[in-house]
Amino acid sequence: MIQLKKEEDFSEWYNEIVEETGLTDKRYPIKGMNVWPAYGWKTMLLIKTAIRREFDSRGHDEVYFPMLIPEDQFQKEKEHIKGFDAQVFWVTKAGSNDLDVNLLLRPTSETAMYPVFSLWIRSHADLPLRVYQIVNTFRYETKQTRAFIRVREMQFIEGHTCHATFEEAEAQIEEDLDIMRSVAADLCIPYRVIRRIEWDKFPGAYYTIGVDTMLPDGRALQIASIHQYRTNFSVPYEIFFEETDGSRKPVHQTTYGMSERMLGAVVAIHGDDKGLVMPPAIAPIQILVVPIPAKGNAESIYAEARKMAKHINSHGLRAHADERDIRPGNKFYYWERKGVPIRLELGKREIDEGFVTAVRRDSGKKTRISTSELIRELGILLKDMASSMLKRAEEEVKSKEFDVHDPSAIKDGYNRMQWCGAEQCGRKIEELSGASLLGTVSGEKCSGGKCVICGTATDNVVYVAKTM
RNA sequence: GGGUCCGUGGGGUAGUUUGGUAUCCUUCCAGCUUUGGGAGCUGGUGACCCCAGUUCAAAUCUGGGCGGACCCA
Repeated sequence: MIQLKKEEDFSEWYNEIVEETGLTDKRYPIKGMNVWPAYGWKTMLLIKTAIRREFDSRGHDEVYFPMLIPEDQFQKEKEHIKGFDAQVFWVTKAGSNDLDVNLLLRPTSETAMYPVFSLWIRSHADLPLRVYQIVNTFRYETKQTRAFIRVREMQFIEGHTCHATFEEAEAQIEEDLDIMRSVAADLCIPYRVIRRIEWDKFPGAYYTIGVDTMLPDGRALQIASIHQYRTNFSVPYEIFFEETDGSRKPVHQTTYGMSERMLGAVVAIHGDDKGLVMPPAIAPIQILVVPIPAKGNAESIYAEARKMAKHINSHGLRAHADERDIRPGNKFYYWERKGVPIRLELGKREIDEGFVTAVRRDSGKKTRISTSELIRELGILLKDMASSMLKRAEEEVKSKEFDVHDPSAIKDGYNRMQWCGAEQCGRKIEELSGASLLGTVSGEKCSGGKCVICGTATDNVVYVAKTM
């Protein structure tokens, strides 16, 4: 039973709900490494499938690289090592013998892939190279861990590309943002594309774009990141190609990372006091059929429910008939907690009159659907539900956006303020606000403004928020 | 790096000050019974983080370890 209220204590509510609903099991005895029970894993797989579809349809190829990386290979790009050094898990022994070369568990896969890219890429004809992999990565988080949001073993989707020119790499980043639009639409979550400030970019990147979403407690959560590497990695890792004129040039690279944080965002943004609310696209069960037995004909009603679920499944929707021998009301609560988008109630009344009662998880609204129109109507309901989930979430974010002039008076949410761009002033903003500079949004300027710290005239607008 | 608090069935807890039969709720299993929003009854499974010490006796006291939460730098 879910005891806590989302609005009263978001943090505790989140912790309770992810375990109560079978998304995760945190009892595994290593901090930040949790078990994925079936319901959570199915949901994560559906998120991965949605992302895979976007990559595949745009001509990216799925690959798999090993989880262990040799120490010397890891150390070629200096900024990169510095950024990850404190978070690396090491493998230093095989049996009781020390290894000649220590191995590390990938915290991300640049340094696993790039030496191989240098073998794969010989000429301009090998470009662009566009691959991705869906793997687990390891980072030794020292702060408090939290299911899906800060973990030590992470479900990670990473796209890596190599191009002949900077412009082509830039075009790739535009395509990445396209992918983001589709994925976010499946998850029904609003997001902002924010260019990270210089000292917060990914270790080794030329620049970093963060994709942030806003959680109900007013903290920003990065759910994806896109990096322009330029030739920062290709030079040390010797990924060169031969141009048409015979010259040898380093490739331009980008990466695109997404993770299980997307599931965390879905839980946090859509969940309510009754439990999860699953976006239809990633709901392991989209439609639940509950038979309502009456005296004497329980068996036949169960059979009807089973038949109905099978019929829906045959049309490509994910349906399930709950035939457990418990009372219907108990089933209602059980599946509401798990966030199933649509519940169909099927009893004697429905069967006699040729309809089903449908109940939407997001609004609780009941409708009668004629059995002959079932598949078409379910499609419409799921679509409607997805769009109203996104709309509600967007409105909530809108109520958490503020233009702020005094860094010491920030609010929970996105705080936009004017900033001259100097690191010194940026650090001061963070110090006074106790929040982080997320970065700048393309096209958002404020003419005639002054830096909130030094007063220098600037049209630059920076986003400031507390982060998870 | 410094400090505070906490480890009791699957989950949540009482008991610890003052050593002596481990409490209640929930979950789970079986049977009966019931089924249009968490039914009821009966029965059952299941726990004191680990090691050492003190003691006739340790969940309780002492020491060490492991694990977790939080605060400060």
